[in-house]
Amino acid sequence: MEVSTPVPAHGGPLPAALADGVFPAGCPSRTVLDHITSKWGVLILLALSEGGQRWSELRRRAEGISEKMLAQTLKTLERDGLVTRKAQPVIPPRVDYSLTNRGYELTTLLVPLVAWAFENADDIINGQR
Amino acid sequence: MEVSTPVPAHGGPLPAALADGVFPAGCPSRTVLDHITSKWGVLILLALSEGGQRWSELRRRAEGISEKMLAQTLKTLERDGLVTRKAQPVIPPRVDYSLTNRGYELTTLLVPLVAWAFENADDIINGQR
DNA sequence: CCAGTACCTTACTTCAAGGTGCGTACTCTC
DNA sequence: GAGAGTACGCACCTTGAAGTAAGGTACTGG
Repeated sequence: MEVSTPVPAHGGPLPAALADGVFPAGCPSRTVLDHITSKWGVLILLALSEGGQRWSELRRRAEGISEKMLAQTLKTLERDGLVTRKAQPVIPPRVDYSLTNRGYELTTLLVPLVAWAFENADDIINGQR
Repeated sequence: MEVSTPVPAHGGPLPAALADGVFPAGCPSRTVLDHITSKWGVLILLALSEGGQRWSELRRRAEGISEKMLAQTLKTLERDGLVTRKAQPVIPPRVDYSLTNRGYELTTLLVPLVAWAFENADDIINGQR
């Protein structure tokens, strides 16, 4: 059924450093990967991929997130240069979050992955084969 | 700089259920997403995207993983129908792991993401605008 | 006969991710 | 004048994911 040969399965665009095989333990890419594949990170990026939104809107989209986690996740993504925060000093506080160019680039790759997970989720969980 | 309008930023293939905005809290896709975006899950899938490999090989590629985590991760991915396990009853035990069709499909989407993370990692960590 | 390899399993422990709840400063509505 | 909405910050506490350590088997090589 499946190939068992150690031949690259596809002409994938693996960077050279990865094609070596090992994924270095202490390297920055591990950290970045942890940020963008974190439980809430994915959902926030996904939500923002549909356009800039404010705090309360994001809370609703990422169903189940706590205020603490929302704040923390947004801060991490902001530090990573993936989202922009725009606070207006108006009477009821209003803050808008949106993707940076880099963040947008990322969601281009992230969205198909989530879409795939969404479509295959039922089949996977109801464990057949 | 960035759009702040709530208009979909790209003609992305968001499934209808996601375009609604909210990502249901208890739905299976959350679970699947957690599996494939888990710390070690990504690395194992990535390693296997280059072809079937055995236990000890995987240990080396996913630098820093413990035997316990390797076993656990592989078991989860197997249950999810993403990897196949082939044990040969030979004298020194030999077990080969490879991707299923579904797993292969997934890595097609996963590899570009990891590659992106790898390329942008330095810029992101050295935090500039 | 002791060491080593390959592939795990189980038990104990740690640590950080995440949850809960409270406070704030102001305004708008009932 | 009581309550609710907005966008947080802070502190405590729980839980589960992951690390550590050890054991087990079925051999082979020195």
